[in-house]
Amino acid sequence: MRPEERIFRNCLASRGLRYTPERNIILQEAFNRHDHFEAEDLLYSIRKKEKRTSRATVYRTLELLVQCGLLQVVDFGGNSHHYEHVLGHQHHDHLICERCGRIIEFTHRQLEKLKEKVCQEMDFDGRSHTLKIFGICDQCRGNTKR
Amino acid sequence: MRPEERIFRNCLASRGLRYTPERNIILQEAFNRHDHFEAEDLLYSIRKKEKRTSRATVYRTLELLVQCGLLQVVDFGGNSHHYEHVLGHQHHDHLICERCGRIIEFTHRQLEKLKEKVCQEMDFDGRSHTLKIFGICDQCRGNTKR
DNA sequence: ATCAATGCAAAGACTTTGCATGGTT
DNA sequence: AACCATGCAAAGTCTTTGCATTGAT
Repeated sequence: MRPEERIFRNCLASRGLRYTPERNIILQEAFNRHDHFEAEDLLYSIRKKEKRTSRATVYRTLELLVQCGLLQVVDFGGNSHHYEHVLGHQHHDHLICERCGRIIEFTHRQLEKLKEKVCQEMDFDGRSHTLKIFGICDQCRGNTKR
Repeated sequence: MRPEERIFRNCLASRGLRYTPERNIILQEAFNRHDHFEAEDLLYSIRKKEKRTSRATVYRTLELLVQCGLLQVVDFGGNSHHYEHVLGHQHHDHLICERCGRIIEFTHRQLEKLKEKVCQEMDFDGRSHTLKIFGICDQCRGNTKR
């Protein structure tokens, strides 16, 4: 059993909720992709192969997956939520290419330290953070120059 | 004439657009507040006093104000856009209190340097960034302890 | 039996757009 | 005359919710 499945089962069980076939399909599909997907993307890819779910169940299950700590919401400025895996991924931040829309993940050790400092100076109990850098990615710059 | 008005007039004129009474009201109202407001907030406060505008015009004018570099959109995780002043404000980032929703602005000189470093390492042409730190603010911690 | 989950369609929140009207240049 | 701006209501997008049905314990 995949670790995300075990965690999801436990999390649901601990709250008296059930691990249904629909929830299984949504979980599998969410962990098969490795991009930053939207609810509608997921519904679409499920419908293409399994067709065993409804829009409402997708939204409801994504919410559960977030609550169980398996997914998290990331917003990139559009009008819809994007989701990404938490399980098996250390904290990271994002570069967002304004030309092609590509999203690149990165981590930087100094960022944690900087965050601590800011919080200390501002007397704020910081728990999580997101850093997004907008600009133009290497590929797009390459394409432009040619 | 307030600087934001001069800029807005110029920006509109340069594009063959007009500085109308509605646009004036929306500009004034947007620069009278100093919080992170939503389109609906602005419409509401205009309706309370002047009542000379429609929802569509507010949305359309906010878009123009962003294009003219007077406002910028900031998202804090809800489902609606928030706007903040650009003019007269240096770049800053945000602390967001998860308990009371308060938004606190801060700047930190090291952040720029860190951003440069990241971009260099990732071969990314970074143009702007946003750092958001979520947590609990001093006031809320104070309240809890008592 | 009881309680939870699903699917559907309706409702909701926020935003954009088509169009007729009215104002500028 | 040509063009822009407004207001309204309709339409659009993304998401949530009410409710009847179905399924698990």
